[in-house]
Amino acid sequence: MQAAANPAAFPTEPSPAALLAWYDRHRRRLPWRAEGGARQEPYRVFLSEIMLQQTTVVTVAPYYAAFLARWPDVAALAAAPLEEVLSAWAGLGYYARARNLHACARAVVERHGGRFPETEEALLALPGIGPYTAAAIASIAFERRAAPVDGNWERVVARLFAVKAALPRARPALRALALTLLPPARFGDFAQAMMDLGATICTPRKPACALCPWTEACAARASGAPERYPVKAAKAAKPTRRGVAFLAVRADGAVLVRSRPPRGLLGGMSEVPSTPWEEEQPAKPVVHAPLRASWTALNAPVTHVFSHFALELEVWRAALPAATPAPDGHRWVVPDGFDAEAFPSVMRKVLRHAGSGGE
DNA sequence: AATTCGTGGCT
DNA sequence: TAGCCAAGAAT
Repeated sequence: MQAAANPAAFPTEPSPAALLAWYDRHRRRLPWRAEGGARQEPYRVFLSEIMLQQTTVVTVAPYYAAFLARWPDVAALAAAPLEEVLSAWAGLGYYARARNLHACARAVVERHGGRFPETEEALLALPGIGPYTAAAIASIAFERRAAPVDGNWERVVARLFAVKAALPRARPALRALALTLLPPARFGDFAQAMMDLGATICTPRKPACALCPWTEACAARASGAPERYPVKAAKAAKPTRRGVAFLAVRADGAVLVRSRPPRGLLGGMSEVPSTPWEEEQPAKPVVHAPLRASWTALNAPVTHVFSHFALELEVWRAALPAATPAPDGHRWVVPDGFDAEAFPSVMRKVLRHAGSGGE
């Protein structure tokens, strides 16, 4: 191997400096990043990191811009009603993030006088901020020594050291290895360099090893099959749940809507009333209807895939007189009001499906 | 420790 | 197409 013949030119250990040098040339310009090596405002790091949890850069970008324009600082977000935050978050998924984002903004105002704490420990105590996000804010916003180990870090580290233990059990070991990589300074840049490396070079499939600053130090690369890392445990199968949604449409076009319970699946979000969603369709769906009406089933069910189950939702529609009052816990919403509602994607499918006359 | 919790894009 | 994947946290 050339590495053995010339260890100075082909280091066998990953050097933090090499990655930082690569980052200085190739770092991505993203809406939530400061320019020219400046520190980013903690609120912007916080907002982006919460949104980016399990969510792609492309998906987050418009939501980040909208939130920042509407709530430019943590005090503004803390002062907003939760319903408005949920409505602005609608479509982004994992809605506990929006509830916790709001709770966290209020906690920062109430407990910390409107300024984010700077240590991982204090950040970790805030709602919605876990080990990753605490380390991300500490390193990127405050230049603290911290390792925000996300999926990118895990993949890079698993490949560098050819870790054969499977995720998620291997997570503590991967974190320990990650800590050995930290540079003596530039912690924020290093954190983002690891993410950029994972996102653009050390990708899940077809990694671009020829372009990697650590290619000579990578055990997975040496094995000839870097894409086999990280090893992952098999995932559980997704069951299908079924239900019936009741689309009551008033003569003026208003649709009958309610809010879901404040926690759990789609917690606090708006929905068309429906039966419970279970693996067995309820024998008599109509007993769950929000009001007496002549229900007509649309031809095809709405299908939607959640994180841990698939849903087949039949839509039953009924026309109601304009004067029909809303039952307790329900409200009528005209189409012009849909955008202000916190409809998750599955409910937008239901409304669109019916609106296009799918019977 | 294992589950719960969304969505859209890509292969 | 059916599965895989994306800057995880809470319980």
